[in-house]
Amino acid sequence: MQFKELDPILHSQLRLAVISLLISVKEAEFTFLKEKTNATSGNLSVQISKLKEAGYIDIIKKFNNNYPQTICKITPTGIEAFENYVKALQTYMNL
Amino acid sequence: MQFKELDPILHSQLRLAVISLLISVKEAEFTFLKEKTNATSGNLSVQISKLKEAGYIDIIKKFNNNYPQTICKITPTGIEAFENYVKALQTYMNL
DNA sequence: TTTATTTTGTTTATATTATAAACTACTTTA
DNA sequence: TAAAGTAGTTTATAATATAAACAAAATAAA
Repeated sequence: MQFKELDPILHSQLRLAVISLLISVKEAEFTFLKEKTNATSGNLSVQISKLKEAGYIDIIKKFNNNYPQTICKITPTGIEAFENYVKALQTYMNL
Repeated sequence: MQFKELDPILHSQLRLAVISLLISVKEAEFTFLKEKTNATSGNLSVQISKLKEAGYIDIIKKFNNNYPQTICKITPTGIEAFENYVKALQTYMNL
């Protein structure tokens, strides 16, 4: 058996949690992600930017009740990357 | 569902690969680990030291045919940590 | 026999990453 | 209108991973 490379974009606790959430809900607000992951705003902001740069999520900025609102959606690329990451991880798991 | 913390000692591709190997073989030489993981010697040396510091493996240094030989063995603590890491990971996997 | 090469690593330096602290900009409430 | 809250971003720092350089002995080659 050979170990597969672990995508460094996803091999990060917070980014993995974000992608995991977005896989199940398809669309989520910044504040929702922040609550679910217990991340700080700064850390979450940085990590979703990296996910966007990688093309794994789209970020849509709106206003809602006069407040800025950041919405995240997973892309097909993101879904594929997550699936590959899970497969790669399994090579380490001795199942 | 809540995401579990990922043990930072194991949330590293190389250290995870080493532990994964040691779970199945119980004992392995430095050179064996190096080949199986495709790591550089320097990186492997650093990472097994960290695993030792964490109490996850024992490192035994001998001589074999006049050459130094470094042997790694997983400890019960290491086995437990690996099992917990796998369980924690599963909270991210949407199975 | 002395120079080069190989083996088996360690140590140190650098580049990358994650994270927290500080800041921005605007809104609501007192 | 001053204070506190919302929703983030930017910047600085700490931690990590990795590679490059080094070491020390063994063997092979000239």
